[in-house]
Amino acid sequence: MTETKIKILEAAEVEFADNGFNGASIRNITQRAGVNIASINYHFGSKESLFREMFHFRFDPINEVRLSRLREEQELRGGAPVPLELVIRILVAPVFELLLSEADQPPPRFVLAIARCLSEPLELFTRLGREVFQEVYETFFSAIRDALPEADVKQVRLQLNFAVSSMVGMLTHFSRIEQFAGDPLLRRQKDEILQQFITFITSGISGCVAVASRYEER
Amino acid sequence: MTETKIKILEAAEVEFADNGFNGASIRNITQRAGVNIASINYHFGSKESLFREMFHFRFDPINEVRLSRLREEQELRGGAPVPLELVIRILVAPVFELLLSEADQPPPRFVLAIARCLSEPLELFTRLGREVFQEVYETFFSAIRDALPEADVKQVRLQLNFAVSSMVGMLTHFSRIEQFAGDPLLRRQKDEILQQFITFITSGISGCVAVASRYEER
DNA sequence: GCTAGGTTCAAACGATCGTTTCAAACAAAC
DNA sequence: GTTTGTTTGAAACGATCGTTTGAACCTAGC
Repeated sequence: MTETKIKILEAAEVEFADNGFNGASIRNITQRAGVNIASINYHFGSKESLFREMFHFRFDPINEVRLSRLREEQELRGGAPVPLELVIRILVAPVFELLLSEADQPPPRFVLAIARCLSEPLELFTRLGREVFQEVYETFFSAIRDALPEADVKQVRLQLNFAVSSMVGMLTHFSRIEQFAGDPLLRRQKDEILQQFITFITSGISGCVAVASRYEER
Repeated sequence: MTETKIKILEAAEVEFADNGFNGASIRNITQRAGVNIASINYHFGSKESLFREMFHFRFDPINEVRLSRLREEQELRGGAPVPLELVIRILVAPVFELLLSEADQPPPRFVLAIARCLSEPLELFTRLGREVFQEVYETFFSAIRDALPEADVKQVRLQLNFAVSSMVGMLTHFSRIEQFAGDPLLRRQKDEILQQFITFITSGISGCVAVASRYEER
C-alpha cells in the first residue's frame, strides 16, 4: 500500500467520523491528508469505494478475531455450548476495546466513522453492512442458539437484533449521551465499562428468555 | 398553522427519513410537498430551523406523555418507588408504539427521520437532543435511582446510557438489521416485540446492578 | 540516456446545494 | 375600490460538491 493511500485512509477516518458520509467532503479529506484532490479517485475510484475500502480494511480483521476466538472456545468445549456471556464478550470486546482506548489517548476514529455512517440511510451502507457482517451475524446467531437451547429461534433472532442495535447505538451515541450527565463516564476503567456493557447485553437476552419460558409454563 | 407549513412538515419527515439531514434537500422536500422552494425559508427560516421545528412538533408531546405518565405512577404510589420495569415501559413505549404501528400501515417516518439525523455528528443535533430530552433524561434518571436504591449512582447513569443508546440504535437500525434475518420480524404482534424490548432493557439494567452488588459483598 | 508506467498536479467540468430576490397574487380592512 | 400585509412564484446567487482532464513529474528497466 502506497504512502498516499495510507494518508488518505487515515484522513478519511477523521473526516467521516466528524461529518458523516454525506457531510464529509473529498476536498477536506485530501487537504487533511496533504495530497492532491484527484488522488482519491485515482487510488480508490470514488468516495463510496474509499469508504468501502476503509470499512473492510478496519473491520475484516476485527471480524476474523471474533470468528476465530469463538471457534477456539467451541473447540475447547468439544460440542458443549459456549456460555452466553462469553459469546457476547467475544462479539462485543474486539470493537469496544477500541472505543474505550487508553485514558491518555483518544479512541480510534474509524469506529465512530463507521458506526455513524452506517446510520445514514444510503443503500450503500445496507449492502456494505451485509457484506462485512453477514458471516459474523449468522455465526453468532447459531452460538447464541446453542447457549440457549430452551429459547425459541425467532426470539433469539429478536434478541440478537436488540444486541446489535445496542452495540451500534452505543458506538454512535455514547460520547453524546455522556454530555447529558455532568461528569464524564469514560474516566472509569475501560474494562469496567466493557464488562458492564457485556453484562447488560447478556442479562438482557437471558432475562427475555426467562420471561418467555415462564409464559410457556402456564 | 397554515396548510403550506403542514405540507412541508409532512414532506420533510419522509425526506429526512429517507436521506438523513445532510442528504435531504430543500428542493426534494418542496417538490414532494408541492410548494415553492422559497417557502421553506419563508415559513421556517432555514433547513436547520425546519428540522428543529419538526423535532419539537413531534417529540414535545411524546415527552409530555412520558413525564405525565411517570408522575401519575409516582403519585399513585405516594413516595414508594415505581418498579424499574414500569419506569422503562413509560420511557420506551410512547416512541416504540409509533415505530411498531399497525400491521397494515407503515410506521410514521418522523421516528426514523429523527433517530437517523441524531446519529449525524452535526453540532446542531447535540444541542437539539439536549434541548428536547434533557428534562426526560434527568427525570427518568431519578426514577431509576429510586427503583434501584442499592445501586451506585454512577452505575445507574451508565445503565441509562446503555438504555438510551439501545433505544436510538433500535429506532435507527431495526429495519436494516432485520434484513440479516431471512423473514421479517415485524409480523409478530407489536405488543410482543415492545414487551420483549422492555424486558431486554429492564433485565439488562437489573442484571448489571445484581452483578455489581455481588462484587461488593466480597 | 531513453523509454514506459505509475503517480501527482492545477484546473476545470457539470451538477446540486441552501438561500435570496423581488415582483405577482392574494386576502382582509377600511 | 383602494390599501395593507401576508403568502407564493420564477429566477438567480454564490458556494460547494464528486469527478474528470491532460499535462507534468517521477522512477525503474533497458
